[in-house]
Amino acid sequence: MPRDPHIARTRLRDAALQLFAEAGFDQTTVAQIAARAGVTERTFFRHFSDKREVLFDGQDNLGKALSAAIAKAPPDLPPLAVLHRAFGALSQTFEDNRRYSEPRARIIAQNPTLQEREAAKHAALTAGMAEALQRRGLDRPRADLAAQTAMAALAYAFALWLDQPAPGLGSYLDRAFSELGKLATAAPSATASQ
Amino acid sequence: MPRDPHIARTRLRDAALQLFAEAGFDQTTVAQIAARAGVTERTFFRHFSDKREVLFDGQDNLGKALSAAIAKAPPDLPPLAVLHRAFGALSQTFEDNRRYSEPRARIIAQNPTLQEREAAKHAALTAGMAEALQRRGLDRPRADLAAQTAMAALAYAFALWLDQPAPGLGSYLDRAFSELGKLATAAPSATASQ
DNA sequence: CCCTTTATGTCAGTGACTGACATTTAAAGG
DNA sequence: CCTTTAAATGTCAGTCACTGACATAAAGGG
Repeated sequence: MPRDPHIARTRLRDAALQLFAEAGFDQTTVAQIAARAGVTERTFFRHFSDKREVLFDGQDNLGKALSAAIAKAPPDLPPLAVLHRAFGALSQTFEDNRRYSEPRARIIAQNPTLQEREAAKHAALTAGMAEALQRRGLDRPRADLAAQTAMAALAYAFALWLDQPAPGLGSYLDRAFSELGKLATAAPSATASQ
Repeated sequence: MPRDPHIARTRLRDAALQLFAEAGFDQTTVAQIAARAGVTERTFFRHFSDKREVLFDGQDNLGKALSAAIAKAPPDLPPLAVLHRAFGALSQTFEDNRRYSEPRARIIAQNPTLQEREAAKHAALTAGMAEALQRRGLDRPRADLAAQTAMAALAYAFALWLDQPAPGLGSYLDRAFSELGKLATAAPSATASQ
């Protein structure tokens, strides 16, 4: 058997984070990342499909965990409540990874193409959640709407938590979903057209 | 004064759409687009910041129109109703551009990097809407939530309308916002955490 | 010790994108 | 009608992300 790929992958991730933080994303070249990690440029692209992807490693696992949590929820729970609980179940994981989330967020905030990738990741996560909801029997349009709405609440809570970790991500989630309910019930019957 | 830049820009847009439809996005080179448009590769990049951007020309105008429509809405209207009306006000513009929206959607659906760009554009549009809502006096978190929720409804309506134009985009919008209200009111008080 | 599997190295090549500088267009001023 | 001028385009060299093909090296099993 060959050497452990996990080693190179981790070294590449760390090297990239360092260099991005030091010099910025655009000013850092893949060759530099590979050099600091002690591997070749080609190896970088074997582990990450492109230069940006190194900042989003592990997002797939998150999606799978969310789908699992959604599947495990009580069958009669309404969609938004299901997603609220699924997020809550993963909040500890988020708390544990805060050390990486913070510098990562700073780097992403400074580069449009990275924000683009993040938007895409969010969309993929949302699609996965919608699928999981459909497996519970919800029809597709409602599943999509619920997933996107819940994702908005998560992003809201996450931003507040990044800025101020004090009450914990769970509390912020509770608050976000509560706001959501108020917003929607305050909206009048939709009859405006034009 | 120099020659009209609008000519080259339009020719580039058309050439790109044709080539993308014929051979696919990845298989089409910027040099080919420029050649068919009768200009140089360099000129392409003077009009569009990158290869993908040529498919999203005019999105800025859309954002500005939305912001204007939001500003003009009655002051006491609840946030989601404001956005619903703003979408309705632009539905005719969407109807007029259906000829381009359809092939464009087919091309985007076949390429992940284009879907990424579209997700980013949606995010930018959403941010603009949130800003416009804040100018009406709404606080930022609520504005963000409302904008993202409304955007979900728009995407939902737009997809249905692309698939089947019959009742008109306005009708689909009414339906989407109506579904939204049901979803949220069906969600129980948010007390689940873990 | 050989053999197999898999990760990595090497290398050549394509194509997106940029900066610097030259050239052209079309309108305005004399 | 000619000159001037600003904006648009052309030319060219160069960097860098990313890929395919093939060679090499590191375990681990027999």
